Amino acid sequence: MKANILIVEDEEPILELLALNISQAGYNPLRAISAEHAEKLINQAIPDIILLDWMLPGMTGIDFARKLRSNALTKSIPIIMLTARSDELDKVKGLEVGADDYITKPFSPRELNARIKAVLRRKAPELTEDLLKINGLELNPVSHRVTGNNKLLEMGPTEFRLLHFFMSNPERVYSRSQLLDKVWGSQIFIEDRTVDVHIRRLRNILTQSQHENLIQTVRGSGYRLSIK
Amino acid sequence: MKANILIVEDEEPILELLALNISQAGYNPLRAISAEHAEKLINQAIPDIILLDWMLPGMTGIDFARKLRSNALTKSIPIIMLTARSDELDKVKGLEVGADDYITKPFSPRELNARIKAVLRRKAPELTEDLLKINGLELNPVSHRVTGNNKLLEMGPTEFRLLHFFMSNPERVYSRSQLLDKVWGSQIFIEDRTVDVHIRRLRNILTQSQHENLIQTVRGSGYRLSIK
DNA sequence: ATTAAAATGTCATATTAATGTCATACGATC
DNA sequence: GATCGTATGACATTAATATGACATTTTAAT
Repeated sequence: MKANILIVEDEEPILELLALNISQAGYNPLRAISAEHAEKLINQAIPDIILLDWMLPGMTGIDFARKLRSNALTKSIPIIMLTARSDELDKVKGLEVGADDYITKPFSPRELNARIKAVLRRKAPELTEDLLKINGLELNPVSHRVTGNNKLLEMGPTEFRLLHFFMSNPERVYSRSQLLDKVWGSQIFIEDRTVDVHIRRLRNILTQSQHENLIQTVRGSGYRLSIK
Repeated sequence: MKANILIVEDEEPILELLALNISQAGYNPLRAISAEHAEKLINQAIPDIILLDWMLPGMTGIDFARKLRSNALTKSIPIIMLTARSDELDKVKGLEVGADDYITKPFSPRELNARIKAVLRRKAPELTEDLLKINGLELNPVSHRVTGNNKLLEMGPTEFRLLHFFMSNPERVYSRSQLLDKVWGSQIFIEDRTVDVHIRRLRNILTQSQHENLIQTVRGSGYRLSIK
């Protein structure tokens, strides 16, 4: 189930270069040389991500992005904006079209890949089935298993999701509300303090493999997974 | 549970030849003489593999492959492309439609068979006829027999298919819906909870050879076959 | 066709695990 | 040492899974 990535770019060589990178990264590239062309493709099937050049003939990339954002069907497609030089970046950002990310030409395949992956993960956190490893702690989303220094660690569903989230976003502090949003879901009504309890449960389990210090308290802010 | 292989080929003699090979190899061939015809068949039931001639009247094979890939329902059906001459192969590959394999005419039945088997093994191991062994538990798809530590285990058809699927995909969690799709079939309407009952029946049978812990419950997610 | 046996899906109930909350203890910061 | 934020243990409640029974369907045998 490869992700479809629509590239909208009028300069053919760049278009092909992008397509090549994308297919090598394991995604499925769709090519469009204009906004009109892109619209046709979108009507056939909603892509998972749109890579959009901000300068396009006729309708500019900015306008096109706005148009996508105003349509209910397309408004939630993540957009990554391509800008020619880094000094354009601020300008484009200032226009507030609501792109999910920006990338400046020339870009490295690695960077492009990383950004696509990040956007996909943000959109659907469980879409990535990659094995997560940090400091001897391993979480396997496929088998739904966690091991610490090769010792099997058993935990409840909430602790699993919580750890999954932290391991996907290490070295970053999250407030209790953010964690509730990301791990429990945004429409749910639960006390902030409940997060503390699940953190403790998680830490208790991680104690079995001396990983309890991975989950750190940031007084006044929230929690963080960190190896430091 | 034979694999359904959809052949899309406008030249009737070749179509029949392919169908013959395929049914002799123990699969179930479905015939389509055009992309339109193929679509109808696909709408009735998702085939396990599509053998697709890259040159078709009207919509070409390439376009058809793209279309299949852009639709969520069909995007994960493995496609094996048929090309007339080997010099066309690179051309077709360059078009990046995401075929899973390629085969050039004329092809030997042996080669065709091997490629089908390889693709199946990758995408749907439970449709191959390989003998499966895990931890003293053996399932033989050919003789339709299961033994646990050399003791013959008798079970109903559903339990057999369920075990077959799990043994083909070990160390992987499947939700009840996924299991219904994979083991019962996707067009069937059955309660999720029914899966629980069959899991229990299977576990009961596996108790005879102390294999009942192979099938594990993953709370909130589903079930898993695992030796850990 | 008729009957018996086997298999299947569903439901009601039992069992078990997980969850959220609270009261209280603890610890840092000023 | 007062205050604020966090940690912890206990507990009631909720949710998920396991189980046994049963009606119905399918299959095989006669």
